[in-house]
Amino acid sequence: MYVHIFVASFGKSTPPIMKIEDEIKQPTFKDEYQKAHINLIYTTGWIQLRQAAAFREFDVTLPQYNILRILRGQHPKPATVNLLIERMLDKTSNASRIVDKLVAKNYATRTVCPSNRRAVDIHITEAGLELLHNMESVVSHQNTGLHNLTPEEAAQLSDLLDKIRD
Amino acid sequence: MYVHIFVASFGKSTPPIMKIEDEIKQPTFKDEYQKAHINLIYTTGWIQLRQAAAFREFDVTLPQYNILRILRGQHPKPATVNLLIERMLDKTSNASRIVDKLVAKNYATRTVCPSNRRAVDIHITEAGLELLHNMESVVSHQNTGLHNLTPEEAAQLSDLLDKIRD
DNA sequence: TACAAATATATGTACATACATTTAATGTTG
DNA sequence: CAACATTAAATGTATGTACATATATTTGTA
Repeated sequence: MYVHIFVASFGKSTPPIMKIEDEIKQPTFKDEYQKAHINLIYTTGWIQLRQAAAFREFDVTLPQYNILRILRGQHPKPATVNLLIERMLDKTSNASRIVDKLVAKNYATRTVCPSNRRAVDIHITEAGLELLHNMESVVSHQNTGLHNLTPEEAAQLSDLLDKIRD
Repeated sequence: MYVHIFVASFGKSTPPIMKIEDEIKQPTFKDEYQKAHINLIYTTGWIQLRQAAAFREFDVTLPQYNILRILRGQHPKPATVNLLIERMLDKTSNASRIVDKLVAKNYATRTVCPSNRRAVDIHITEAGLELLHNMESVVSHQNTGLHNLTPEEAAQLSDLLDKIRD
């Protein structure tokens, strides 16, 4: 339900490809750089809104989900806040407070690390593992639009993005 | 100063291109789709942090700057909140409260629209115009990484992104 | 004209981002 | 070993996002 509202607000897809200049009402751009820049930000927002909508029925946000996946990757070993930050896409976000939310929902536990009492050991719980399992089918079938590309095009996209950060 | 900390946290660029699998410590991906997906989110975050850092010295955030530019585009005609939402990249964000901040900083004024008292007329102030003018050189010289691409590659990137949203 | 629907904006809430600062524990070194 | 630096995490603050809901005004219509 939310999904449809959102997608509509981003401009509904119609048979011919919706170019960025049609999506936002800006007919021209200074150059291809400005156009690609705006398109990047717009398209990434578009993808993230769809993802967040898919997660809403599970009452988990995208950052919470991402941290749960890292915790599962470590399981049964513990993670620390530092390890989470290292592995997170957005390294400036606040892992500590996202873990708070997961602990409150009983998807993770937090205990003082015995060998280094400054650090905390964070474990995913059975409930957390079960949640990820239940989300699996929804998440894998969620169409983030990437599959509109061929594998070759996806690889090309990655190469272009790597160049940007060079 | 902030810039350097940030850029370093995202992985400092070194002569050979830093691929996404090196940036976040994940050696392999399920497929090219997952890789491109993560790369998109990571790279867009990378770009936006650089932009935000460049704006910080002017004490304006990215959304505030974007709205100021729309206001200048309308000047001397007024904008309404609705018009701002239409033109904004992130259409679900809260234009009303961003305008609050601009009014508080004296970069914009807000008056009840005489012909439709539900709406508000929002104008950029002289101080707002001057701010944009002062930011111009910094913003245009800020390297968002897009210029690491050729114009052809930038156009190719836009095409791939358009396909994703199709 | 009264009353419902639509419109334009504002406000409330939970969550997250982007920092700076604080607290506690551990390492280092003179 | 005491003093200082470093490290790990938590907390504080301002901002913004993503909604749901509220308020005021205008429009449409029975």
